[in-house]
Amino acid sequence: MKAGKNGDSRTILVVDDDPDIVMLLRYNLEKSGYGVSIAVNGNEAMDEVRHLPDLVLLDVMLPGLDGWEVARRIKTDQRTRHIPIVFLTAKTSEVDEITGLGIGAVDYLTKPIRVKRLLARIESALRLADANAGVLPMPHEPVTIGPLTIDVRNYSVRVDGTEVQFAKKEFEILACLASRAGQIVGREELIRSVWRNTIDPANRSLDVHITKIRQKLGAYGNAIETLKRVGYRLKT
Amino acid sequence: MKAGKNGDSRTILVVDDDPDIVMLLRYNLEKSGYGVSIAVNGNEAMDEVRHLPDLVLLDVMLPGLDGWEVARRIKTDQRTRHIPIVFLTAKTSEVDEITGLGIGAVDYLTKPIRVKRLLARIESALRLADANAGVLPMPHEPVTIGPLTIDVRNYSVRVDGTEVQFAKKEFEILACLASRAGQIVGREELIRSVWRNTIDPANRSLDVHITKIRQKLGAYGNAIETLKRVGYRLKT
DNA sequence: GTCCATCCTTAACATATTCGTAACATGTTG
DNA sequence: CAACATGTTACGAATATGTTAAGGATGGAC
Repeated sequence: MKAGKNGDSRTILVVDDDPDIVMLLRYNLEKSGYGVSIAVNGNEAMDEVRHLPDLVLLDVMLPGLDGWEVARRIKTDQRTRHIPIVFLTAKTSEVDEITGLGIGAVDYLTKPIRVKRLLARIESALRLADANAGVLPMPHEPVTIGPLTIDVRNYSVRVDGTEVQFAKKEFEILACLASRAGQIVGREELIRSVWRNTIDPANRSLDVHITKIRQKLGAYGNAIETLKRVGYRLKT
Repeated sequence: MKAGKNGDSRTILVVDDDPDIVMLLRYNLEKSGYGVSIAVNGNEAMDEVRHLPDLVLLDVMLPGLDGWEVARRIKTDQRTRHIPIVFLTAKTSEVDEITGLGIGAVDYLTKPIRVKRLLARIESALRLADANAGVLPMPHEPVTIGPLTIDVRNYSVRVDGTEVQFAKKEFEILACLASRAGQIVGREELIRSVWRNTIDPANRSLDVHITKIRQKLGAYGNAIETLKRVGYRLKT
């Protein structure tokens, strides 16, 4: 059951078997600019999850697979484990301070649904997910730029199809440049991303690594442009 | 009151003041291969929790500290908050309170106890906790990678069709690598997955095991690549 | 219980690679 | 050209991993 509208907005998968709640959520989420897809039971949810929504809003009580099981499966699958899950639970008399519980990207909300609160939580969860993703520009898919293929998942670089060995730092620098291919990556920014603030920006180590990377790229070494006093750019 | 047996299986802390229920749970859990420790009231439970069980099965009605308070304390303590809690309750009226209590690591079951359901929930809760902790899932199905076949169900490894004996840790390491064949598995991640955070990341035991595994793989020992400062990768 | 085999960890040493620094070279900007 | 930023090369300390041996722990057999 699809209901996305999308442009480049975020898609939220709503999993609930109560039609009233589904309509309520859909209406409000779409009004807020999210794409929405719907599943009314656990199995449908698993189908929809394959389309990689940006977030899952998940009722605990479900016919068939229950919410726990759906969550478990999402978190166990390499391809979907990064997707933040916000649980919806039945009405409760008391919720204190379980906020410490939110392991990873999991949050929860209690019914009845307060729309404003819901939207705030969703936004917060998405931001957190973004921030986690930004720790290292980690496109889960391999990135191909001309003759270059960079796969963060296995730390591999291929030039014209042949794998070239990159040391860790070299690889991370190249991955940072690749994550913004065609754009300038500031020197400071690069250093911050790779060394995590543990090194002073005047350090020459970056230059040395850049040289090594260019060597390893062989004929394509000049794909990394220097912009003096600014940074580097990986040509597309 | 201790009742654990083998050192490697998961340990479950059972907290209930009814001897019949305790015996029933202990029998069935041990039969399923879990280690079991017992507490008959809230204070004993807090003592036992210090030994870091993998899961707590917690009756709501307890003499002394009640189940809510025990759960609250477990979830408030940095060292124990990751431990999943499964509540046992007789009254359905309490169910609402439980669901509001905390998500991610908490589940509940109503009495009378259905053993099969109980075991399923426990397994589900443990897996979810693992996923949240970043532990790699072991493949249920036999996995074949080139000349290698790895079957988790009977802990068997076959190389070119002939079975090779692997010790438990060796096997688990190989299985983790196989679960992400072709991809890099971070050293830390590997250690987390196999030792479940009971070992410090600087430990050299992993290296020793890797050597042994390579030996046992014979001609295919080099299928396990080392990426210095990153991790290992099983070539496909 | 004792004995024995196996598994796991630790220790110690060997080897390999990475990464940062220094030093000098080159190029660019004003 | 002066000042500065970056390119390049070489070297070595720090670090990571490979490898082997030894001892502790565990569990089974008797």
